[in-house]
Amino acid sequence: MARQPTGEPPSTPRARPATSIDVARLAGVSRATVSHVLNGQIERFSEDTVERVRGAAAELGYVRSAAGRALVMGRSDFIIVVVPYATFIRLQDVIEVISADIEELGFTMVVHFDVARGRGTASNRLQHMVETMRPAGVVDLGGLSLADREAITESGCPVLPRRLPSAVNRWIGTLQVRHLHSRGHTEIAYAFLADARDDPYGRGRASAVAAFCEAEGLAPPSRVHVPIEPEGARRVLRELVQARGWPVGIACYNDKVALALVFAAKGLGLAVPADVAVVGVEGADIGQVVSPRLTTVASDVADSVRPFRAALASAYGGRSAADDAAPPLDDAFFLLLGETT
Amino acid sequence: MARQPTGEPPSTPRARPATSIDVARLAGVSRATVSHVLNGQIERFSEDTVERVRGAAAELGYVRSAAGRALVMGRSDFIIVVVPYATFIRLQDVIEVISADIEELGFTMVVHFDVARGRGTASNRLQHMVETMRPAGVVDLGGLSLADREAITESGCPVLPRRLPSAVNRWIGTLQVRHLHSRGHTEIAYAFLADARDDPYGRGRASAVAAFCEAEGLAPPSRVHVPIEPEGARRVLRELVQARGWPVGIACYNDKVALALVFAAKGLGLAVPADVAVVGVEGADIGQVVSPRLTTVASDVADSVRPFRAALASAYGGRSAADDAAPPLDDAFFLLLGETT
DNA sequence: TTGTATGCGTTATCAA
DNA sequence: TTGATAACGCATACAA
Repeated sequence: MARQPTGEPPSTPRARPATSIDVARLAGVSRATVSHVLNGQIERFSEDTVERVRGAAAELGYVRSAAGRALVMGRSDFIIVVVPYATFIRLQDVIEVISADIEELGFTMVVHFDVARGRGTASNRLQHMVETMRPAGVVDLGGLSLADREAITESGCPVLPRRLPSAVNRWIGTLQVRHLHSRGHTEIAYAFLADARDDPYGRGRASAVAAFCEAEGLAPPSRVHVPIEPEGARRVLRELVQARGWPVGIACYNDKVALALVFAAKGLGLAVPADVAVVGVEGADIGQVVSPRLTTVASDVADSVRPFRAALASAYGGRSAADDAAPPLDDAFFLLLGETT
Repeated sequence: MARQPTGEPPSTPRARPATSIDVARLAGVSRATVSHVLNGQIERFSEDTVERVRGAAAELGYVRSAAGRALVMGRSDFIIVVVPYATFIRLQDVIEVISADIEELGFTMVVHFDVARGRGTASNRLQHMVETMRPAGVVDLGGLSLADREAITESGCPVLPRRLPSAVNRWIGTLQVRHLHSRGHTEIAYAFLADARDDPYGRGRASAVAAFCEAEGLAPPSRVHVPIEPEGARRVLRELVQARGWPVGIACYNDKVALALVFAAKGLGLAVPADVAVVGVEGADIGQVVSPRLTTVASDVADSVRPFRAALASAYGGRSAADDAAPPLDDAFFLLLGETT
């Protein structure tokens, strides 16, 4: 359990940061005036007053305290972005874009990693965070369960986007299996990453693959868990081929899994793509630089982030909610043809 | 510039979260007693009182408001972990470990991505965050410049670890070039990732490589920037070989760069490792699953995180500062022998 | 052992 | 157009 913060923090040189009362004194006005001016309600004040206040604030390096502000507002200006416990190669790009939007709206982005730490509910850490810091919102990158989302909403904090983002993963899985099917494959498998303990993305994609198979009258896809090391990957592939024969088409959780299987196939003397066809996800540059070049579901970062941007804008920026309703999944993710199917 | 938060947030169902005064009322004590008990100063209260207070708090689902607390304490219970603008494959693992430590100490971890957004100082976003949320500390994963650190410290927030973590990158670069040299290479190059705009890690490693070359009387290393796509990588390698002849030994920023060069060499008809030897960094599983297996500087996450854990413990947990003083770099990073040198 | 009073920095309401 | 003043929720020195 969390203890109270204890021990002495390292020495803290500077004395006391400037407060609004300091600014008020220097500008020769009241604290209320300072607050008003700095919050942009300048129409009601004389040109001169506004200038003096701004000058004083700048001179003192005054910054509004998040604490004081949050206390009186009932909620803070933070927006928590929740990163799921899943492999997330383009994370830094995605964060960069969302961060820019959040700051554009005047909020401060804070990132929370939803590490599934073994036992217990995955995200009571997040729940606690929401309750203590009372953020203006939570942005769900896709790892939150319905229960998680409800708990957070229940404690008075909106979760964005409104819809469960799991549709994205269903779409990705569908793209993969549809492509394999179009290449004539009838024996289908889904390959999870072995070490991911409770991967929310993988589950969604695998079930989409299963749904497609059922709809097309194919046998249910095998589910295998691929470790990213040579022998392990070979073992998994060998077992799969024994069970399903070949050719077999494998939709992989990501490009890493796909590459592991490609090289495992070589090790087993199986031909790619003739005997074993694999399709990854990510369009990671790494998959395109090796040979054979990987067939994969690629995504445009800007496009795939659009639903989040739209949700933010419609929730806080006053834009219409229409953007949120119809995110163009088809543009965001597309099949990148390589040499492994 | 950042605007004021504006627009209506989505509906917020629940009314008002419980405050300490609610708890006090339910327990039949004063607010002060609640505060004392919940802060662990229970020695001075009767068994019965403590029980009642805790029971009431639990019943109401009371959580101390970060805002109120921060306001009166002068600083919040947040600790900001700063992720540098650099490729960071094991990020999620590293975060997980540090997060556990931070929470163990009773603080709340918040992650900040130091995106170098083009123009201007890289991290005035961070500076602003420090000033508004007044965190208990900032954990620097290695991307902060001396000036950044000073600015933060100046505004009253300790930065950990105390020492610049750049020693880690120097050590990594040294491991790489020392290995190449031990293989007989005298023509050395350092390969940056092309797209990284201002990579703090890469700079440190490259300068370590240069220093080694100078110390050993070798020609200064060439510096090349490798894009992760086939033609680009081939072009860079071709130019390098024209300039330095072969065999040439290349210390790469990471495994991705190394792989790009390995396959580029194949495309140019150069032999690996005879003509072109590459050594990566990360020990990324992906490098070990392809063929040829990559030679690389691998790291043990637990070991490489140790300096940060120690710094946290010594700053806030009261443990001795000795741990911080001598982080065992030699254990944390080691050369993983593959087939590319 | 417990309660009272005060202040932290900000915003909002209302009076001037 | 501007300025008092009252919350907001919490922690703590001090009084009881």
